[in-house]
Amino acid sequence: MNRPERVRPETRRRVETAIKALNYQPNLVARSLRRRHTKTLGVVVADIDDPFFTKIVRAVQDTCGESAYQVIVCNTDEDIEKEKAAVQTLFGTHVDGIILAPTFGDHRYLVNYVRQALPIVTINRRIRTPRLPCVISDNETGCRMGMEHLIKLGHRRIGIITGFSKTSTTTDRLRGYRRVLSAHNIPYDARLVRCGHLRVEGGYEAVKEFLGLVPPPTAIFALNNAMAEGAFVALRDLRVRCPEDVALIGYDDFRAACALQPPLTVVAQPTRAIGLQATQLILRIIESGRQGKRSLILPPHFIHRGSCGCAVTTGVPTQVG
Amino acid sequence: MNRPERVRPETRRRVETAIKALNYQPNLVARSLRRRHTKTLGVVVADIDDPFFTKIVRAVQDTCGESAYQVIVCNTDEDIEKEKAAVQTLFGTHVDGIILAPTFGDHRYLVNYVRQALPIVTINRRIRTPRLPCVISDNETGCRMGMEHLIKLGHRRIGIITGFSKTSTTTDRLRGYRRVLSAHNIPYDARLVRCGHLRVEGGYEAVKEFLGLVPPPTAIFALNNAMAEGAFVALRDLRVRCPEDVALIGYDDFRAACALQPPLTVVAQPTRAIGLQATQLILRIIESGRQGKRSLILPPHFIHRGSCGCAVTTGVPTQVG
DNA sequence: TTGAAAGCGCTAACAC
DNA sequence: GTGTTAGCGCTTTCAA
Repeated sequence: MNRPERVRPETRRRVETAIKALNYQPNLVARSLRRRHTKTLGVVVADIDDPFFTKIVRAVQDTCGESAYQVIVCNTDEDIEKEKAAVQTLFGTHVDGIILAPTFGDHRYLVNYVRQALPIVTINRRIRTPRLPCVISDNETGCRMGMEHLIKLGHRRIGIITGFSKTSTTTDRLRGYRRVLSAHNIPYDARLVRCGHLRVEGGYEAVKEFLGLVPPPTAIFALNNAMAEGAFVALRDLRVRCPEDVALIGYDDFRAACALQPPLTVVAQPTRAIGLQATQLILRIIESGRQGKRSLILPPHFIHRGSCGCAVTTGVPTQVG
Repeated sequence: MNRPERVRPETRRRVETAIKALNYQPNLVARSLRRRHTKTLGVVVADIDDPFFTKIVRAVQDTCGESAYQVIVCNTDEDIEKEKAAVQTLFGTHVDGIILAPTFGDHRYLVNYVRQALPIVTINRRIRTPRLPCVISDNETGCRMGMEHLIKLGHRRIGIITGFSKTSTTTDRLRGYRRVLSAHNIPYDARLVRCGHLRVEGGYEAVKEFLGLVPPPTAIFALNNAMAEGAFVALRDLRVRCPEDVALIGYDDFRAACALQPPLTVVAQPTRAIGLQATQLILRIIESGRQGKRSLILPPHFIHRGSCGCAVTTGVPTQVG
């Protein structure tokens, strides 16, 4: 039945009618037990309610669909213990592989799994130990794009609102920030760097602090969508005009970015491509049986809108996935 | 091992150390085969990239976590064929039950599954055949809340942008719309009802059409978050002041609603409660072995913000789940 | 080309 | 209280 070519056409036809007649559906659980794979993938992200991750998950699902894989999604809420639990449960139920967006924290617990040759691909952030294939976007370049743009518009005091300081995303972007600064002979001022914990409230508070400085920054770069939103609202509440008094750029695009006034300029990560490539990569690892080595670094896009102060786009919102 | 109370303490301890020593992990696939259940749930929604569904899925996942169930999410993109395929695959891989947000279309194919006593609970929309337990919010009341509010503010020409016309959500809300109208002796004008297909672009186009009418409506009610966003942008592009010239209310809350200017007034569905209740309901059905009968209708919340024209809230964004 | 048999890892039932 | 066994439904191997 699983190799129809090796069977006499007539027998084959008989079997097929029998299948129809009995409304036979193979028991996939039994098949999994026997074949020792489940055709399902685990995806572990911080929060499926974050549009950044949601778009990646959607891309993973779409790509899996083509290969008849299922996907199970788990949330970590940036808690390494929840991450451990999720990975454990997932491999416990024998997913064939995991796409993991690592929380900040110590990932050495993963060596157990890689030793057992269980396929894991990371996305969004790199981790040091163990060394795993990963699919991310070029965060240093992304940050440089935003910074260069602001500097070109004349800004020299630029506040930056970061995520958790020990993650590769933050360090890569911060490196971009500092390099652009020094390339333009602008001194680094630690007071212009604030951690917003990737949350709306964090962005809001950071802006309040920035505007208490003398002199305050004339531009702000918020390193994820939630913090950009918080920053945006803070400017409004503080009655600081954007972009006239303070320009604002966000990292990661989101649907409502175009509906804000001014529309939010952002550096967008290629979420669809990340999901797609990560899936293809892990599927290749699973199906070849060999641990992958190669990682992928995808380019970010700069999306000009109004909040940086150089152009105002209107019309039906568009979004880069 | 699965019934530790029936075993001598000493033996038990020996077993436990052996488990540790061998790093034994039970094979859940074999267990599923034997116990004839998989401890996983399927969730079928239109699009996991829609914040409305994402919040529900998140609530389902959280509730499942407490009961050690896993969840597999599938997207239908409002395509009944994709829905059929998803349900088929899901039950094919032996999920123990499915939480289904039905697309619009004919759901009679589901009778096969209910006949096999496979547990299904619907959310968001009711379907006629087969009759299934369902968890929704009170859409007629929700729509009435928005309408009454607008009418109290003096509006008498109110445009409404609907989703797909044959769904229970749309018909329930439209019933609310008409009833409020007639309660206030306002004639029904079919030109003030437009389908926006639940999409940003649909909301945008509907507003453009509304504003071509003479006289145009003085208020608009967009029946989901995406269309509300499109409507909002259209007003801006058309240089119609909101709320002074045209008031706007949306259905379903979303994070950026507070960041818009004016902040968007919405009728919010209790997405967390929907996910939670649907999960508890299906878990009860699965674990009792009896088909559930009861459905749940949860109350919506009205969230006053600026776009209706009566109050402007600012501060750190808040959101009702 | 077809049919028969063994076994994946677990658990439920039953004998000890 | 403990040990043994059969069998969940499939696939793979080997014999006919």
